[in-house]
Amino acid sequence: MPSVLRIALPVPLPTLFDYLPPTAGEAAPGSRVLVPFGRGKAVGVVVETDVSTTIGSTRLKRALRVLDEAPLLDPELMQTLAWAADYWLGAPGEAYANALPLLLREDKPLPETREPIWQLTIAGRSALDAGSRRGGSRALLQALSSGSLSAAELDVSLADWRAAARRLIEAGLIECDELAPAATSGPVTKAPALHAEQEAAVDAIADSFGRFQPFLLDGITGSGKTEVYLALIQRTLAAGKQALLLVPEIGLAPQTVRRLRERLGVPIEVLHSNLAEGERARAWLRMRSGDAKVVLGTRSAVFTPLPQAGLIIVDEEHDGSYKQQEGFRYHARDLALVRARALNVPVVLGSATPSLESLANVEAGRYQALHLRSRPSAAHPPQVQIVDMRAQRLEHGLSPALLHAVGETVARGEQVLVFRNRRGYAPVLFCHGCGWHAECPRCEHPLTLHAAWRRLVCHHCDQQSPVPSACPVCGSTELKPQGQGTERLEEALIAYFPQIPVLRIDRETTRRRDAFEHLLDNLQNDAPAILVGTQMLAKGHDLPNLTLVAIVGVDEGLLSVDFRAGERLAQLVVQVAGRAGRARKPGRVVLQTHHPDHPLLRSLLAQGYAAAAKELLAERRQTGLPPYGHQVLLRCEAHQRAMVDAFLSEANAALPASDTLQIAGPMPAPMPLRAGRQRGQLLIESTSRRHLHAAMRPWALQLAQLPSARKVRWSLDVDPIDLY
DNA sequence: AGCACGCCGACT
DNA sequence: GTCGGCGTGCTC
Repeated sequence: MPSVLRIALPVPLPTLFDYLPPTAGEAAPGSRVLVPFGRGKAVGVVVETDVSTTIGSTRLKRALRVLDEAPLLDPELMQTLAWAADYWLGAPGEAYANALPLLLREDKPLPETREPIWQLTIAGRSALDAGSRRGGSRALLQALSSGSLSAAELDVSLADWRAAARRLIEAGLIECDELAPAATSGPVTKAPALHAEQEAAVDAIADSFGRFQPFLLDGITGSGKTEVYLALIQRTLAAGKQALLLVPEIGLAPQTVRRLRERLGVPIEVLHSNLAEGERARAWLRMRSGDAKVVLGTRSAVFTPLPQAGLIIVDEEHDGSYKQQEGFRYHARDLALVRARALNVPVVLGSATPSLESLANVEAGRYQALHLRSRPSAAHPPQVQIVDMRAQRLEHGLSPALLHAVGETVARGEQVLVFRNRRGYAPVLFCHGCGWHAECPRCEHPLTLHAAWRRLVCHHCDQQSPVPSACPVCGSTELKPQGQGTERLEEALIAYFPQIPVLRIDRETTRRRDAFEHLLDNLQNDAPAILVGTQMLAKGHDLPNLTLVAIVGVDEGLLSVDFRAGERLAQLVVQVAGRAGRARKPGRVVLQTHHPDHPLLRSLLAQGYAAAAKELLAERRQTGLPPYGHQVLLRCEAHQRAMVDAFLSEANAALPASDTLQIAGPMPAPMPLRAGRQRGQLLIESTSRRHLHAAMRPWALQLAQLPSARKVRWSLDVDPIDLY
């Protein structure tokens, strides 16, 4: 029996593939190889060598070439990826594909890791002095006037510099050079003194350097979690080790990167989805080589190699964006824990509103909790006032009490944030004549009216249609927008406060990259202003003169069927409320609701997040829901309902009989129709993770074999975070 | 997922 | 007569 390689290939199949080793070069586990696959070629990762294969010698092909002299993925990553594919029931090949930047999944030599830098030529300097260029080119010349800058630095300061760089290189006004990464470090700003709680947290975590220990850093907004991270990263660097800092998608603002660079004085590698592929690959490789010591990134950065690992931090660990919602459905926070264990390093989960999962882990003694309860920067925690909306009929959804508070605040020269979790003008367009409302034909959900675009938009499938001038059923022209979105609130606030600038911040107004930054930059000067916006406003960005937060319409979260809705609502309210009074001025929160007596709101507002979370956890324990029970969700969609039903019932029949598994369904998904597709699901629950996984592994393989599986789109979601 | 093969409609 | 629709099947 010749030695055979087992290789992961980037296809969504539940198998690895066996190949004969290439004629030259050593293919060790973790190395990339080019192999013939189907009619073409593919780049795969060697998972195992010298395996005994069941593939017949006529089908067994020979790998063409080893791409790496030394394995690109180290044993720790290989082990973690194998574990992850198994745990989340993913295709092994997809786990490996997720771990490698796109550029490293191609049959190309590794990119140069030295960072390109741009600088002015002599001609460029005279052009700058002469002021001969305009717009982006001029801005770039100016940015380079005091010295050369790297791509990463330019990304921070200039939005659209690449186009300008191309023009200027062509004109011979700037040139591109390459520099070793260590040379890109800038000036270091001094750290502020830590207060006692921060100090205690840093000491506790630093005491665990060199061994696995999870920490939950539970710190209210404004309590200075970031300073704790910075101090810990500094200590990690001092020990010659590497640090990984994960942030939610929305949290990776240029502001964050700048702050880290300035404070740590070492290059910070940044990994997020908007980054050019070359940059991603370079950052990844620099961490792998140990040239770079700190990486800051979103979900997929959890796969960065850490040969000198010292510390892993997951900021805002409760954030849903850590869970990948398609393809390989891993959870970056959970994977961070697994890696920390394998690497023997402490892992810090930070949040002002910890997930119930993490709180349960503290309760079980698996995580050590550290609390930051004081707000060094603020005199008092914000005062919360509930406005009872029952019996109030308001055209624009803003109560007199709320408007009064807004008026008072801006009159004092301070800023206001009005939070509404709905984009657009109104979530429903309703006919006064007959009760008809505009509905998306592909989703059977109400269409949102966007007044500025004069369109009806489906927020589930993005389909747009013109606004009808008359009701298609009764012909009435009395079509009324019902409910309030951010656009309508903006309009109302402009009408009420014409002399105050009103800034709307949601997906529409922040379409352009960096638009968010630009909008908020205008507010840094502390002039009175009113911000209206969605989720996006819930985190980041210190606005020291923001003293009032008005929360309008979070009632949907109180009524939802999703068992996690309460947790999410509590987190959202606390995160948004935390925007108020971050500097010396006291903050105030006004919450409008039709359910002022709802127990969740009551405990949240009277006793805070910790108490509310405790009650939610007690409920979960009683009902056997996560984190006390474990779930796997089989989702399915197809154009015809019959196909969905057929697949799900076959899948259901294929489940092993077991009294440790509870099955719910097959049933329609909470949204039974979306973008024209019929959707259904089957939920498998168990109090025993072990039993659940033991049953799911063979089942997942069986599902792929079902004839009905080929007529639908299906996926398995382990630990789903929502049931949509 | 890609990619090709394969058998039925509107075009040069 | 062919270009092309996407159903079906395979990838070591």
